[in-house]
Amino acid sequence: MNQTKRKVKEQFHLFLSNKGLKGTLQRSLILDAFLDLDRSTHIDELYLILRGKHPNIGHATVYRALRLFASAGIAREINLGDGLTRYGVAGGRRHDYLVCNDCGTVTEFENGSIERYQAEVARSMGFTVQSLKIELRGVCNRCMAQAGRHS
Amino acid sequence: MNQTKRKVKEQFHLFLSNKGLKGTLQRSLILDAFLDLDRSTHIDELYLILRGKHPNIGHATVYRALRLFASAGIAREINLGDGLTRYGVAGGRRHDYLVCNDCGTVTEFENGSIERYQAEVARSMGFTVQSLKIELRGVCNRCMAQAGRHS
DNA sequence: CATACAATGACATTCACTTTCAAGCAGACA
DNA sequence: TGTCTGCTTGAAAGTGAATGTCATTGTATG
Ligand SMILES: [Mn+2]
Ligand SMILES: [Mn+2]
Ligand SMILES: [Zn+2]
Ligand SMILES: [Zn+2]
Repeated sequence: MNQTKRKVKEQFHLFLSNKGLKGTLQRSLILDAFLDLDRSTHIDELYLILRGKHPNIGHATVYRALRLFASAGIAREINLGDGLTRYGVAGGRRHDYLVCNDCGTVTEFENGSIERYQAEVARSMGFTVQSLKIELRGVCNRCMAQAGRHS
Repeated sequence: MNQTKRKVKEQFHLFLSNKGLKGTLQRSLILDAFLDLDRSTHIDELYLILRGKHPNIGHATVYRALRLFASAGIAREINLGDGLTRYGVAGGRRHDYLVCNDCGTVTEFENGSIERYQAEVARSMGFTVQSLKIELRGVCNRCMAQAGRHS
């Protein structure tokens, strides 16, 4: 268990205490699986991973845990309009997404200057910006290479 | 019925002919309601408006019609991650959204330079961009003014 | 017209997600 | 350590947007 992970788990424990909530085996297992993945994921992926080792864990519990992580500031909800809710680790402020239309891979990146400019445009329209999301859809280089090979 | 609307209806009629599909009273009524609104909307809003004058119109028919309009290039699907599919008139290439967290209003705008820059960043990561969506959430000036009045 | 087949609308179904509820468990306090 | 409160769990049922089914109706074309 690396340093970052230890810190997050501590942060979660503190969050629970402050809110009068309880630490449970399930929450610990789900948080471990989430942090160990180290990339954005959806609930079903986590659920299947967890069921492999802990067949008694409940579907609803995974949903509830991820929502809880989000409210604790540990996870970030990602909604890309495909009907699934994804979650990413909340460290940093990544909210720019490259979504491959071929393989579905989601790559996150950050670009501060574009955000500042974009927010400026919004302000000029009398809009107070609270959050910003940029979503690019296309073909990732891996899929592009594969397509070339088949032609 | 203004010039733009007449043109769109003609375009739709042509689309139907080319595909071997049929013009129906319902499709005409739904297209009228959609174009008359002249702002992005979700199916239920259209459905309620239509039910006022035409109580026999079906729920599924409105869904089917809007999907058809989209495939005809008349409507644009908008998905802002709240679980509802919105539709806007497809004229122009607006895909930048200001969403008010207070009143839910969706304002669309376009900003070509930001898009070109953003696409360049993506390309530099080996990603071939096919479409781009920018979503800013915050408070619109109307809601901001109201908040000020109450304080 | 007649005929072929697309479209409609009531209804059922899907799918991601949430809620319910009885049983279980965590943690505070004595 | 034991007790007690009430948070948590998991199975099952429910929710809500959207889509599929299918008998019936409507449309366009010859
Ligand atoms: Mn960013
Ligand atoms: Mn849904
Ligand atoms: Zn790909
Ligand atoms: Zn507003």
